[in-house]
Amino acid sequence: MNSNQVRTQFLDFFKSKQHSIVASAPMVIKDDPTLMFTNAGMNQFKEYFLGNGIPKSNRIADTQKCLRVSGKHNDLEEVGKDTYHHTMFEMLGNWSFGDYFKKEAIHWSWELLTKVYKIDKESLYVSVFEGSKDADNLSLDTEAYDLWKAIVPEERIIFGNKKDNFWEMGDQGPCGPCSEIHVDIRSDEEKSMVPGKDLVNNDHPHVIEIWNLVFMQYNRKADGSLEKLPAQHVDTGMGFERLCMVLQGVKSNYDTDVFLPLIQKIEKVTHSPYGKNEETDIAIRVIADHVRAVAFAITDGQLPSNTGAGYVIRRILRRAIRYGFTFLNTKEPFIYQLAETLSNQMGDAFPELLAQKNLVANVIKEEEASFLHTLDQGLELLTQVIAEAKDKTISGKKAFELYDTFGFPIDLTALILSERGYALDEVGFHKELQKQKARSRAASEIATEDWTILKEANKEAFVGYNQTENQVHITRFRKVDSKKDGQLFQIVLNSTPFYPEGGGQVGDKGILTPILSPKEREISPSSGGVGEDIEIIDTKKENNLILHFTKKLPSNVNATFTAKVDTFLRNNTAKNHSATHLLHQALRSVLGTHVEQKGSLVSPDYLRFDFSHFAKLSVAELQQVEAFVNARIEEQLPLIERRNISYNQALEDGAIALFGEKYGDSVRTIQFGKSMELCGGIHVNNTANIWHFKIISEGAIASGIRRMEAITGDAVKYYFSEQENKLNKINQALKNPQDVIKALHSLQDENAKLKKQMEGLLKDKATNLKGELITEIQEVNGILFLAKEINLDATGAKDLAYELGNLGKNLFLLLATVQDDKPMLTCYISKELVAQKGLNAGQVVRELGKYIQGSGGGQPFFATAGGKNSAGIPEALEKAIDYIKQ
RNA sequence: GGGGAUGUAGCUCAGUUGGCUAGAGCGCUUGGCUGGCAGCCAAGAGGUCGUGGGUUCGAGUCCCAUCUUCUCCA
Repeated sequence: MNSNQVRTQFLDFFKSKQHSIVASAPMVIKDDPTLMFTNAGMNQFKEYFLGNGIPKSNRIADTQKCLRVSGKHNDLEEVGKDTYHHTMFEMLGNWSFGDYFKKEAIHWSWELLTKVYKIDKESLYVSVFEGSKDADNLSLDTEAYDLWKAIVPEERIIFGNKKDNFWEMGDQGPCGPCSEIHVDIRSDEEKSMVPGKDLVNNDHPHVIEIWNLVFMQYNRKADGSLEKLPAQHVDTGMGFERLCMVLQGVKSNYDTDVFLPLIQKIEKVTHSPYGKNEETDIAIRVIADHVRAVAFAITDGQLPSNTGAGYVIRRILRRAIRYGFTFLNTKEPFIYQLAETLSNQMGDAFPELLAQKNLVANVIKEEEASFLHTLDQGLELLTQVIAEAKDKTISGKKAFELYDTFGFPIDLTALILSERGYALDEVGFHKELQKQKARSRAASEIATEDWTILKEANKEAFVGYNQTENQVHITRFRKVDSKKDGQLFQIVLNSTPFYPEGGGQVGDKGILTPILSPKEREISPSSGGVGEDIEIIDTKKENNLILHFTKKLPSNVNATFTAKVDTFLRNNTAKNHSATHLLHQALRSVLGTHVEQKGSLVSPDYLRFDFSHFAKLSVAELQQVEAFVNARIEEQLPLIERRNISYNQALEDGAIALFGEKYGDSVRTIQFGKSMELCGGIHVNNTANIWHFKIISEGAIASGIRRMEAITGDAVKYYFSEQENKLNKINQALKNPQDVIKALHSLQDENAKLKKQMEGLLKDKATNLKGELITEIQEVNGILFLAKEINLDATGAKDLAYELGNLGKNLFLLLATVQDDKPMLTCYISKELVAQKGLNAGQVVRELGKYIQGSGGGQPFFATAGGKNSAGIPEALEKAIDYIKQ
């Protein structure tokens, strides 16, 4: 059974049990500050378990793309070394939200594994939670045990402790016991030697957990206690790659058809056979695994970068490049060629791979090239370090510098050092790394306090599409302390007109004004019935809650408030957002439909739009794009907004959905003429409100990705008036010529001409002066001597001194100049004289400098000194001869 | 967000404790030589030393700010 069939059968099975099948959520998470990537199947349903949202169906099944790069068993550095750990993997899952519970979950899992997938019952083991004697004092999960006992012989039921069989989402929230299904795929011979039961949960590569059924029946409260949930949920997860391994009768995930095509392609491209040598095999597994993670991340809109989630992706890709470089001897980009293999293989299940095949390849290729360059530079630096080493050990500090500053991987450093007979101080290296980590942590520490819950509200209603002002009350708040922003409060309201940051659009700002009670009004009659305004400085979404950020709390948090959005900012933002849609349409119309939105920022000041395209836009194209958008503005297209239409209906109607965005089943579409997009943002009622659209910049941000910045509305007026101002000033400066450009050119020409003339004149002057000075040179004790004040600047004096210095080998020259009332002495002594007589120009200017109240220095044959008192020049010149008199 | 590095000729880079009039290789222009595989020789053009302040007699070099790019950590 091939992997595509395995996946389909899973989904079909649960469809037949009345589950609705949903698409995988994006692997890259955008609106949860606590999580960068989806790391478990339940992530996209978190809000349902927390009670912040209601699922469209209480039975759901899906396959979820997940990414894990850290954690107990999933350190990135371990992936590839064994045959069963991965960065990116698929998690098959079925879910019940307050619907069915243990009985169905257990029966169905058994039915699917043994009847549909036909796994030998004899090789399966199941575990149940044994209870705990700690503060929670939980008893054995008898319900699960009895259910299993009816279908599985007792000797294959295992009791698991809290660590293995009690699942918690975090410190707080829904949790409960779980039942795991393990499978033993060892040979009969091995089985006869050690019973499988003894190997369950013991990290044996062939006795493995394949399915975890979590029964959420408790809520962990902030004080650590457990309470029973009113509604009970089921959350299951089955590792897809492992399942394929079991069903395909192989002993390694990498031997399944999930990975084989990639491995074969790597073998072909790098001429390295798989299965012949352990080091090569590890490298091939690393590359096969990592390219999947990177490709899926890119299709979700996450490009490799040097911060945040993008940095994680970069690290994964670079690890793959490094393994290829070291163990497969690849010195040129090659991983990008796997993008095609991967999209052929998984494109049916994940259409985003097919659609963005070229982009994925381009981005990977670019990253490979740049990292290979980094490696090259690092190699050179390392060679230098080795050459300078005093003994056979390279300090951890030095190695860390290579790693930290130049990005040269530490394991490569260690490898090369050992090859050349040097040792690496690894302890020192890790010390430095720890220091760096501590520094970063200290700089970004955030202390989040518990929520203070004032009123239990079902769900916070967003009313901002219809109004910008609303009467509200606070349902909960908490304090957040960070080094960066200081102390802030997050406030949740029962209903809010404030748009939370999302879909590229920044969060609303505004104020919260308490409405005073009659009693409070009595105390403070001058208030006019309103209390002190609280400024809302930002609005963000977290787990479907809308958080309003303030610097302080209202004095009475239980009051009723008027929540008022800053409409000036909001209106400008709306213009930019609508213009973003028109720009998207324009780009697809002018450049082609390969243009995909790759990122977007919509703020009150400007809009930024990243999109996939392979080349720099020509001036003509930019003008076309601008003209297209402005034509739509002139057409005065009214906003056609549809709320709560089904996702599929929206797509059928022709709405553009974005890869890497998470959409519910019920979506909102925004249409202006022929531009229709799925969007939750704020828009103008008519394109005419945008007034005008102007592109400010266009450039590349990654291979195949370009960024455009533009402005609308009043910002365009300011822009043009500023340009006009500049032009006016230029005109004025040029005395209002008829043709500025012509005037400017002639000015430039003239300037060049004058410069040349000037150079000539200066040369003449210097020659004249030189000639003049030559005649004044005296011979004293066989030394050519001159001390004179001249009318030149510092560089002129220097030039002249060198010129004269070229005349002979026994010159002693002291020149005095005055610039801006500041006297300066320049002394030149031929090198031969310096050597013969032990003269030193530096000493000369320092000593003579005192006459002009100055100081100075230089080299023995040439030195300068500056001072304050130009009246002292004659005396200084007079004394100069003393140096050569003896 | 924090740390480190980086920016010098069209390109790749040197430039010492601040002090020869800022250099090299490649490329470019011109002239000459030559039976090639990076032809050779000679001459030449090309630089706001990222930007803005400061210290100093003197700053590519030191200090402060700022921007670019790279890199590590979060």
